[in-house]
Amino acid sequence: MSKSLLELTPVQTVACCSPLLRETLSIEQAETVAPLLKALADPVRLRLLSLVASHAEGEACVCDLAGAFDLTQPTISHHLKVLHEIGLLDRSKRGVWVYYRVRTEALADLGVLIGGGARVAGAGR
Amino acid sequence: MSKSLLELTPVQTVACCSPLLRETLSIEQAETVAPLLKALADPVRLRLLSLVASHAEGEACVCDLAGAFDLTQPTISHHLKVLHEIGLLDRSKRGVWVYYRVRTEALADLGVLIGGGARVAGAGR
DNA sequence: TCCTCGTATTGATGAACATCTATGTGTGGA
DNA sequence: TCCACACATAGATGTTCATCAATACGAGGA
Repeated sequence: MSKSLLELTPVQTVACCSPLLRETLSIEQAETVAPLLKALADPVRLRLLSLVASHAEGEACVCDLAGAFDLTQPTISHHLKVLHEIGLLDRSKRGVWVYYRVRTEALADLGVLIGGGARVAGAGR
Repeated sequence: MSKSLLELTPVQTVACCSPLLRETLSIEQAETVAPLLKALADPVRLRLLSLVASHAEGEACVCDLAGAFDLTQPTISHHLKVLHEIGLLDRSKRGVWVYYRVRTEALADLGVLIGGGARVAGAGR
């Protein structure tokens, strides 16, 4: 899903440099990518992603997250919904709790699309 | 410059995986990065960046760009201003024309911050 | 100097959005 | 069966934003 999301295969993305800069983006491509970036373009949501990712087991429930913000629970819930609906967070309910998990591949695809593999050659991890 | 822009050195960014996911983003970091992403999170601006980058000599004047959109010249000018003020486009005036050029490093830094080198290690899950 | 052309600025307008309060929904325990 | 808890949804509100028409600015040519 994440590959078809951006219509890019790993091979293509790493082939040269940033797809964004390599060739002119079509209107459709631009309108596919923009909402993803828009979902990311919020300080609260950036930190939510970051918090979820760095939490134990790579997942966190709303109760783990809400405390880190000076915002109400519905607001946090709203931001999580935005991230989930765009495909950046996975959701799973267990008992009374709802756990979120970062969809790393989706984020990686986005990063490659924007910044390309510029730094990638030699990176390793 | 681009490094101070995100407060990350290349070494740090490549060290592991996406900085966004590697450790919890501070509030300040999140509020630094979010406006950059917000500037990118628009179909018109994404295509503008792409068009500028793929233009001859890597630069283009407003007159080269406006034709590609069904928008008025002031609107294009506005979007270019947004991209320039956030540090994603360079501006240089020559005679009557104003030329824009993509600040590739800034974009690369952003890409690394978001997607990191994750995909590089072997992809997928 | 005056005119034309390329680009930027201003001010207005409607849409999108972040946030809140209030309330709904579903689950587990007593 | 009922209550408490975790989370989601609904509706309202103030703000931000994309866009346009009108206008200003500034450089080169006649």
